[in-house]
Amino acid sequence: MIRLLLAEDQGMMRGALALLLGMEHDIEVVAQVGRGDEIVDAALVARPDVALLDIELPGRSGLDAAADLRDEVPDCKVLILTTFGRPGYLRRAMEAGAAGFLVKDGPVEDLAEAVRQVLRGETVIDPALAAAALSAGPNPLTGRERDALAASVDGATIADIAASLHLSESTVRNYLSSAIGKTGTRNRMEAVRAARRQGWL
Amino acid sequence: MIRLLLAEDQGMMRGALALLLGMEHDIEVVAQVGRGDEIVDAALVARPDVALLDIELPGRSGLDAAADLRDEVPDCKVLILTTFGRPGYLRRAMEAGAAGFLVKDGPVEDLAEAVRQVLRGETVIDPALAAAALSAGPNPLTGRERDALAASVDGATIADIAASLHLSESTVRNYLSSAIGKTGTRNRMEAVRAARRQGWL
DNA sequence: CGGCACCCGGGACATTTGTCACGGCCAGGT
DNA sequence: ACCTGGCCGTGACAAATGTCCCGGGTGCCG
Repeated sequence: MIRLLLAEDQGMMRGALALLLGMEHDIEVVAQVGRGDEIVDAALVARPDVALLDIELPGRSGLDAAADLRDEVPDCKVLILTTFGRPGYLRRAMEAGAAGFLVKDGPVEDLAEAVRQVLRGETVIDPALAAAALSAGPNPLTGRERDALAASVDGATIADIAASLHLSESTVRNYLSSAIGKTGTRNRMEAVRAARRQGWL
Repeated sequence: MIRLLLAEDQGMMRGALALLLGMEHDIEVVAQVGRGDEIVDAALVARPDVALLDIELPGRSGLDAAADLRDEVPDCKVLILTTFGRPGYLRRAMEAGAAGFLVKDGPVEDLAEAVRQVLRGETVIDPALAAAALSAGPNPLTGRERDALAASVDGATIADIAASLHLSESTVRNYLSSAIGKTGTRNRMEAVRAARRQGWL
């Protein structure tokens, strides 16, 4: 019996997946969580063989949680399941020690099979996505550029960002300008979108 | 036997829902589509009793499709299923003649029951959401304000928006300024976010 | 040690954005 | 006939944003 942990914030999706996977004769869903910061605790209790993690979760990113699991529950294989096949996500997932990366398009039938594959030690990745991730290259943004960009997603002004990062306004402007240049865009909003699309957030 | 049409763009979600609903003894999924502009055609062929529609679909919004169905397949009840419980969405769904409005949080078990309820002629709406929709009041934005705001979502400049709407730059500025005022925000980006959160897009 | 990249900041400048006051046009309702 | 509200535009102005150039500090690597 494969013991499975399921982390997904959308209640209906989580319930549906749990039911479907539970119907497989060799899979047992031993834990379900709706928040990223509950993953490690649940895994320590339930001792799953495989963790199926969404990326965009409240509390803690599924990618961060994957890294945590590698350290604290190393026997547990991690399978990332996400809406967006962003190259940067795939890259980060691999760096966090994930054994597989699936997007929520594509048929449900693949899911159970993917679980079995990672448990056999295989790595499962959509080939087209892998190619995109390689051709895209690594994240060119420095840490602070990323911070500044991330702090500006919800329409914050330079002053807001400077305050939240404890920086001077001049510094923030420089970081943003640099990020805009590196993304090849014309303003903050475009830069944010471009960075998000690449999974650089 | 309840004949059901399912419109949902995320392949995995669509497949999971189809399987789950198909397992109900009194429900039969007679059509599945992944695009909004395929809904009416599919309904004309499959003649479903209930259409379960996501809102954010490629091609055509599920809300628009709901209005189309009311005209072209009036016997078909419409049940909206969406990720975001925005007040404006609920309002528009009701105006489009929807018989129910569900959010993708909350348990899967409710789903089949909601289908049966709308078929009995009942209206199913989350009570908390209904309250929010009423307290929020109607959309205060005029048509052109909405257009200008919608055209600025992906970081377009004033010049871009003016070109895409065939307007003068001054006019666009005035609309945006007005929209910013009505949303009580400080700039375009915040206004877009606020309008989206309300379902005013 | 000398580069190099990242971090942090200042100053000056052009451009963009947001605001305000003001026109005119047209449709609707009183 | 008048008023109201949406639509479209202009001009002027202050504020925010983006760019460029400059400085200094740190730590890492060859």
